[in-house]
Amino acid sequence: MRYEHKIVEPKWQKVWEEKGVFHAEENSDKPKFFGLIEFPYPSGQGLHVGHPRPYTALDTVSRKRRLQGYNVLYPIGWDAFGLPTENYAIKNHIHPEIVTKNNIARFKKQIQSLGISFDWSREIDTTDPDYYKWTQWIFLQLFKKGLAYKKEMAVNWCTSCKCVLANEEVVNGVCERCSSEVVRKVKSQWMLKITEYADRLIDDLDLVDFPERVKLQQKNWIGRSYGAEVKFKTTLGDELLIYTTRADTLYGATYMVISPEHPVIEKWADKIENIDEVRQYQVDASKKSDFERTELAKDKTGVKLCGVKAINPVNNTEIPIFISDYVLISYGTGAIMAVPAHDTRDWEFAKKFDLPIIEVVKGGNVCEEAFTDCATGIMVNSGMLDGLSVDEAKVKIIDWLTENGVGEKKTNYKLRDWVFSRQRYWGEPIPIVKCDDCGYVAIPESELPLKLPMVESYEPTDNGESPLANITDWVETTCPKCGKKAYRETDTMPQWAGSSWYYLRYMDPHNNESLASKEALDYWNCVDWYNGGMEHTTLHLLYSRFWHKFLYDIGVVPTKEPYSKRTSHGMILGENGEKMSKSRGNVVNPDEIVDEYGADTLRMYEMFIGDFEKAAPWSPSSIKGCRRFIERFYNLQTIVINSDEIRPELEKEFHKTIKKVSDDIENIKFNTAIAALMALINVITNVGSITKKELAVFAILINPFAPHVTEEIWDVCNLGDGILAEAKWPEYDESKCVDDTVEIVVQVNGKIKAKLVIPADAQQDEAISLAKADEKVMEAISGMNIVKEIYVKGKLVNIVVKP
RNA sequence: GCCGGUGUGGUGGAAUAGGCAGACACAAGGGACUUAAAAUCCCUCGGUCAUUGCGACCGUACCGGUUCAAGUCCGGUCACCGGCACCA
Repeated sequence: MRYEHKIVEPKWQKVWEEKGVFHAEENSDKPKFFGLIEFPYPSGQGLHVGHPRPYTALDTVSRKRRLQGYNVLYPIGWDAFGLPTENYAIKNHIHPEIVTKNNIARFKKQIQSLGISFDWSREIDTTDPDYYKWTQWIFLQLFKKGLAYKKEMAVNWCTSCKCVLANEEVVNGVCERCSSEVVRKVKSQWMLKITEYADRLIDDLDLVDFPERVKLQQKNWIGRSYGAEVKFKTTLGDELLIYTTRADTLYGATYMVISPEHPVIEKWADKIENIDEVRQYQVDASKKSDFERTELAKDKTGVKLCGVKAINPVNNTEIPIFISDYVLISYGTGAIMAVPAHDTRDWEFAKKFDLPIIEVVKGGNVCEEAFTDCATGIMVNSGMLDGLSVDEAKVKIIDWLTENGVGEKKTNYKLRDWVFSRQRYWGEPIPIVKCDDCGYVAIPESELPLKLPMVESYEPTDNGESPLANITDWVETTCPKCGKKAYRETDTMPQWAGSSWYYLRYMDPHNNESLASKEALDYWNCVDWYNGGMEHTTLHLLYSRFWHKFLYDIGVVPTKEPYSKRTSHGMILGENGEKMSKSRGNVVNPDEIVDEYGADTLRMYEMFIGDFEKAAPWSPSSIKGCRRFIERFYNLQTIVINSDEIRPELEKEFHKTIKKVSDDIENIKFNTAIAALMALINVITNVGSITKKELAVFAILINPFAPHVTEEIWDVCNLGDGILAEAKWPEYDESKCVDDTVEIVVQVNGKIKAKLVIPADAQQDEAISLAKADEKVMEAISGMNIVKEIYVKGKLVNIVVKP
């Protein structure tokens, strides 16, 4: 009997939709579960088979939760602002709004064919003014609290397109589209002070259940380090402030390096003897990204500033000053003291420029390489620090620096403030007005949403302003404060803005008074389980934690953290093991799979394909195994016997499977959960029959993975009114999951000699004497001295012997 | 370069907290059924050697270590993947 997926699946999808069975309840006394997947960017390419992996995974969890009696919120929406849509619009002269609408319609149809239990009544779209009204509102709150500010920042500037490029659009220093030279150009940008939250973003990781690798990556990204700022006088009078985590090595500083962008260079311009050479170096450095500058670290470059020296405060030694691009203006003070004996990059630079290397921590061979081990070294050649350990020296030197007013303790972060401006059209307008008298002024909240105006062309302007800059009657306005003529901000927000708070909107998506009602925020509290890609760990995940903490501080949300649990899925790769992409021609469209095998097979295969957390290549033949399983399950209806009990001979098998599937779903081990279900069907097939009760339990276990076929069999076998309406996730009895006897392995000196079936609760003496009674074992130990006997309950006996 | 991760049969993968490596599938080969094919069912399936049968040795990227016992822990090497702040 064939499972006619093309008839059965749409039938049940229609039933679910008509009954609204997946709508989260408003006023429920059930426990709540809020499951979240990263909402998709509706690209022009449509869905590929990678998309359904996380959707199906949390659908499985959500469906299981419903069967366990939870009020489940499992929503979806569209993260629809963004560069590709805008570029497509420019190229094809179609308004991005229309492109977005079409893409969303296509995505929605595709996702709906998979039978994911999303609550479509709560669908959101970041480009909808009723949504971005609240994105703008949050920005205004940040602005009012002083967390949004303007700063001069370098951007990528294509000299030919005359527009700002995303880093991704810059390939090997040239524009991806026109291959012209890309330079760094300074622009005034809106910034958000995420650094103000750096400590809390690290410390509050203790409150959440995230994978350790995610926590580590976020901590390293924030990069908190404890060190000191030290003032160096110079021979030109001005002081230079450096940051170091190794103040203990101050006596080993033999030169100083400042970033090519350091402002002191301009100040000294007429006193630097080789200023032309310095200027040329600055120009060269401006063409490189931070990434390139640190990547090319192997071959150090730099220029010595002739005519000025720095004075080391601990011993008044004069040391040369260099500019070099391995020092970044964005980290610390943009200036470092170089201690070649104890820092790898400084060591390489010193070798290249033939600078002295003074050992101040004993323990390595500084002629050969930098000695960077802090744990074992003892201070030498360091005056007052001699004989101390590195840790002792750090404390003592910072005390000394503080007492003498030449330095102080300082905590630093690698994390930089968030560049929030984009010179683009397809984003949320920044709701700020610039007035000559009042400066930057927030527009009144009553005027939100500040809608994106219609424009003729979405191309950025010649001078790098956003396309909005050309709409004079939109730009020119009046100052909300003084009423005089003022100008609107024409930059828009980055795509991260809308995705930084979207999970809150799902709680109350149609609210016009606030981003969500207090009741909804209190009831849904925070996301219980958020699944997303590892690639979002340091940007989206961190940005949204930042916004949530801010909203907590101003009393909008009741929790410190937005997501209590986070998991990550691996990518689905193309058949050739490479990332799926249009250009590689290895994209698999789920529509074709649904058409040929059905949604249940696709879902089952997505979950069976491998370890959920790891990447896995798509295999067009492996999917057949999942179709066969569905088919075999469907055909159980031909061997049903009318009984409402689980037969004793199958009881243990059922309890074990219930336990395995229940645990594995919670532990994101979907592949082994399905393997257990396949093993159970093999047992049932061998038995040759299945009772109604057994079939019902089996169907409920499979339902979260394959909801259509299980509904169908529930219906055709008259198991009840419907799985969703009445079924409950089955309980298991721990005592029925363990066997009375176990097979153990008997080793002699670690080599397997025999396998024995013994009582599961056998004690050591009993197990060992049973083992020794085995013929092979006897042979192996005869004439030998027994050195040790090991018994691991339920696993093995190992007898260690010597001649 | 820096940060995080991964590496197991022909393939995807499994192996709870150091205890039988290869569960569950896919592919392949053989057989049954069939006029035939598809579908379905049964058998074999890490390598080498050996064999009528019993078996023996090797094997989890590579090199080394800890341990009665290592895919799992430790040190080092190599390869690949993700991120590096304006792709999302």
